[in-house]
Amino acid sequence: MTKILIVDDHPILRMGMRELLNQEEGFEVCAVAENISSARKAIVDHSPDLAIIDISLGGDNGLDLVKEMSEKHRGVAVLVLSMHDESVWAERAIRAGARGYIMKKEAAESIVMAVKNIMAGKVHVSEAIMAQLLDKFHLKPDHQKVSSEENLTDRELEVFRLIGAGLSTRQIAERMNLGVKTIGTYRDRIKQKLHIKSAAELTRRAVLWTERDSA
Amino acid sequence: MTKILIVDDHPILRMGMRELLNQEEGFEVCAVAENISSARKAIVDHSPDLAIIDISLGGDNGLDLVKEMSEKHRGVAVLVLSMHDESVWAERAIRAGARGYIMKKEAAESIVMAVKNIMAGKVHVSEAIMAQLLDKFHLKPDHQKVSSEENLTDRELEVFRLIGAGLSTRQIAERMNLGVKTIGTYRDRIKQKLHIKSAAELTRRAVLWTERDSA
DNA sequence: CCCCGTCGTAGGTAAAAGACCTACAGGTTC
DNA sequence: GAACCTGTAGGTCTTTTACCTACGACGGGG
Repeated sequence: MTKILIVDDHPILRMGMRELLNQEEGFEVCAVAENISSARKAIVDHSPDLAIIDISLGGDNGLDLVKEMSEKHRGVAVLVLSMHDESVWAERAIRAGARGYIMKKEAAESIVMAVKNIMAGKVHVSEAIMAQLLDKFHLKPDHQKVSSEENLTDRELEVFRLIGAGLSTRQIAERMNLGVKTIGTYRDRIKQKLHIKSAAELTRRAVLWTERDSA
Repeated sequence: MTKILIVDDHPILRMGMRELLNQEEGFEVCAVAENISSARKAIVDHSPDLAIIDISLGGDNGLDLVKEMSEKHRGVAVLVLSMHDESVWAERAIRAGARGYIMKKEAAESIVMAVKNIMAGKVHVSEAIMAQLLDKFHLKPDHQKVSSEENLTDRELEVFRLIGAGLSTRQIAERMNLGVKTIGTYRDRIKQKLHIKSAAELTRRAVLWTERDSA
């Protein structure tokens, strides 16, 4: 019997998860918590095998809980459940020690699947995120160049940052004393490296990155 | 027996709601839908007494559904369920014809309470929002003209959100079934209202806003 | 040394997008 | 009923993109 702890600040969602998992053969939701402190208590009281944690707990930061778990409670596997798009959070979750990441909007079966995978010792993340992670760790052969901000060249990074600050191509060109066309080239190269297809998304990524970087 | 339709794109949440409401005496969840079109179908097939609608359905815009309901299906009361903070959305929801607004993070009892209130003919919104609405009706101090996202119109806000999600003008037009030019107009108006001068900054503001709002 | 790859820089061209205006039908407001 | 506000869109003219090509400098590997 796999004992599961659910940590989420949305009552309805907790209910849905409990329902979903209890129906499943071999799973038992042994406790639910709506914040970090009651989660801590639940862990010592019930010693679950798996904790499903929402990383955007109102107030507290779920990532901290994830980190704490993988440091202090090695035996409890963590599956992160989030309403946010994986592109932004999944990697951070895994780095914090989670064994899986799923989005709340995924189908019920995917969630059950994720739990099963994790209990079977696997790491459960989407293909895309897995690729991203492997890239970062350079475990991936020379298949494709890494898709991360870190291997932009100096100039590219500088342009990327200015885009993130909300400057237009022209303003960047002025700021850097370069031709507008040159900035265009950098933008193209950045998009290639980060696998971005449109200007709108480029700006989005840049804004997100600068924010996160400075936060 | 009060027949209830649930419209939400999160499977787990649907499950939780169903569970919660079915347990309640006198309520019956007669159908669930995950998007606008299946919601439409469910309405004619089951003629529910109440529809609980998530206004941020991935893809479609829930507010449109709310409007449609209060125009075409007067008999179906609408309770809006949202994961976003009420300050921005509640007023719009009520204006669009909803009879109540609750946030997903509210306690199970509050939700049941909201449903009961609405079925008893009342309008269910928080004190704060009620006060806000009354203010708008009575005293209208027009020096409250802050440069804030809150006074964008429904459509403008929708475009703003999609910009924040990294979509291009063209993609937004497709998504909303409108001409590219129309989206252009909305962008212009948003920029005016928020005192933004360039496209780059518009995207930046939008990305930041969507991030903050969903956190 | 020579070759090759990466960087920084930029030009060309065609297709989008942006900036700024005008318009107009329906509501709502004074 | 005149004045607004909203949603929708068309017209121009200017910038930006998207996608390619180019080319000198520099750094290693053979």
